[in-house]
Amino acid sequence: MRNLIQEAKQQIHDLLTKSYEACAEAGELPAGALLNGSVEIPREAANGDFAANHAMVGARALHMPPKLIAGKLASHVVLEGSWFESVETAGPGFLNFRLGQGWFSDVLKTIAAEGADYGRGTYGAGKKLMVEFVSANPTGPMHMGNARGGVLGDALASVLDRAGYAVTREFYVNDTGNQIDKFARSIDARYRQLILGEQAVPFPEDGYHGDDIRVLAEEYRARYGDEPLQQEEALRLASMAKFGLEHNIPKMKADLERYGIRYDSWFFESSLHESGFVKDTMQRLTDLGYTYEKDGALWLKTAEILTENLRRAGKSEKEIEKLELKDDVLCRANGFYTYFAADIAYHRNKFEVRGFDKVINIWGADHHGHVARLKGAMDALGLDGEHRLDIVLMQLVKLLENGEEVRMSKRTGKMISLSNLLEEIPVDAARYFFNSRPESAVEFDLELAKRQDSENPVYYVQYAHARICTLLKNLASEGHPVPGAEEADLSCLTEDAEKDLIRQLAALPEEIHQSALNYDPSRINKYATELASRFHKFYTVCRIKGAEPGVLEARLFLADAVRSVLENALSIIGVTAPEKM
RNA sequence: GCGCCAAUAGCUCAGCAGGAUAGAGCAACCGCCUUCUAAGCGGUAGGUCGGGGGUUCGAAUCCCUCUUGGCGUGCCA
Repeated sequence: MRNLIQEAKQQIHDLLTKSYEACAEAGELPAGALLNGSVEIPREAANGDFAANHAMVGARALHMPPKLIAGKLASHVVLEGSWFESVETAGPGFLNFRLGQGWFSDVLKTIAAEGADYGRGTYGAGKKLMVEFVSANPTGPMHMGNARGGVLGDALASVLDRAGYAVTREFYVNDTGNQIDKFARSIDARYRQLILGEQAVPFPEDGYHGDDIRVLAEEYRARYGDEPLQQEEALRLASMAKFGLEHNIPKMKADLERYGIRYDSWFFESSLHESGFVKDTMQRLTDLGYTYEKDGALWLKTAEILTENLRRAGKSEKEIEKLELKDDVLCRANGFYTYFAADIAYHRNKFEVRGFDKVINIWGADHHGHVARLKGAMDALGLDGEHRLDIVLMQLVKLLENGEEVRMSKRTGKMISLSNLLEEIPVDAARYFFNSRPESAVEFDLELAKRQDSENPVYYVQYAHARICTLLKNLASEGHPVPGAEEADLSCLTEDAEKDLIRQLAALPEEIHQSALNYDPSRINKYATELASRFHKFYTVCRIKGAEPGVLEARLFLADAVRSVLENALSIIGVTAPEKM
């Protein structure tokens, strides 16, 4: 799909290269030097549509002042046959290009022709890519961090999909291990309390205190009665874990779907243990010489692996020393594998068994200590974790209540869950709000969010879409349907408000590309807001109804393009595009 | 101690693979609906881009250093 901004920039490069050759031929500039530089969109409209800094960059190599070079380049540029109508030198040596009307028409025609595919790119080259996100413990309700991770992961997956990757969304279910044991013991304690009385049964010190555990205990009792009390504890705990997971996992799926998030796959940690893949992976590491036994446990030589990587990256021995790298336990003295061991097997599975070229995980910032060693373990397995595994760390959500921070904890049960959140505020508002730069922490004030109804910027964007839909509908009913690309004379769109709007329409492919490149889908929020803003300005300044026929048709065509692109951008971030508000 | 992330308007944040005079929303003030949705538009006011060095034609952006805050540094996950 076309990217008219990139194409225009490329055209400038080509024009300047040709101009330089002409200058050299005329003896005005030294021949043979390579002309480098970048083309940017200036902040100030007065500086043209594009600014090239080739003259400044080339000043040193050519041993001439930038302004002089710029002047010579400008005088030899041949604009005929290009999109540009003028070029001039400015400031310290910029070459400012101004677009002719043809480019603006081409943008609109491209959007009309490509429809929902507008903005798609080939950057990902069809490579298989997985985004794993949320992967919340199935031991209780999802919290605000999961709410943010869900939005970022889903939006990132969409962006990467449009950037040309073959994307899979995955939820990793930690359905085994310590916290599941704790989960079962918590349900069990509540269950026995129901039968024997609160006082008779102590609640585990590190158990889950949330009310959801009490509810599970009640439901368990309703299903199985008091019989299980007589069973062997291990048997009862296993049955409770199973019961709890069978309730919680579908609940998580339902909550996420309500949130507009649908996964391609739900991968169970237990399957890795059951198939022997964890054991096999540990054996592989051992065969490769990366493990050793100490104090009855199996250890990974993390320090050695990472030291090797750091040396290759050019770090000094002193710097490496300071990091105090430590080894990690893979299999405990009691015979159980650690979470880390399972995680290594899990990621090996992603690459080796399922053949993903690239894997991206969205993790809370509190897991960042885990990043280097998991990548290192992949390196040890020969899977190139350094380049194929990327971890996006998102800073945590700080929950505010009346301006005061509320500490959330699953252990004490004090938290606001994703389902609570969605009861309080609309999905669109939540999705828009949480789609912010992953590396900055967000403050979430529930009281404020509830009040946000008409203040939230998401409505500003949606309103623009609704406005257009109503407009198009009304005009169609008055005998002015949106014209076809060939019928409309798009050269009528010469107002500043119209051109600014078209420039923003042209930017979507580049925004998608940048979002994918930086793993930052929040750019799409800003893009959509800016597009809405430029539309609202256009709407205020340029009337459609009652305009002279040619202008009316062209503006209808423009409005329809904005509608299409707004819908497109909103769909990336999982926000609906209402036809009326 | 060491490591990762952050610090920009009164508040929430954009801008960060260096570019020309640092932007938006909220809050404040002043305007704009007899014609397409005022959930909108225009304007006024608001800044030592945390401090200090450096790199160069040019730094909020890159490097170093200091300060402050968050997170991490488990045979937890």
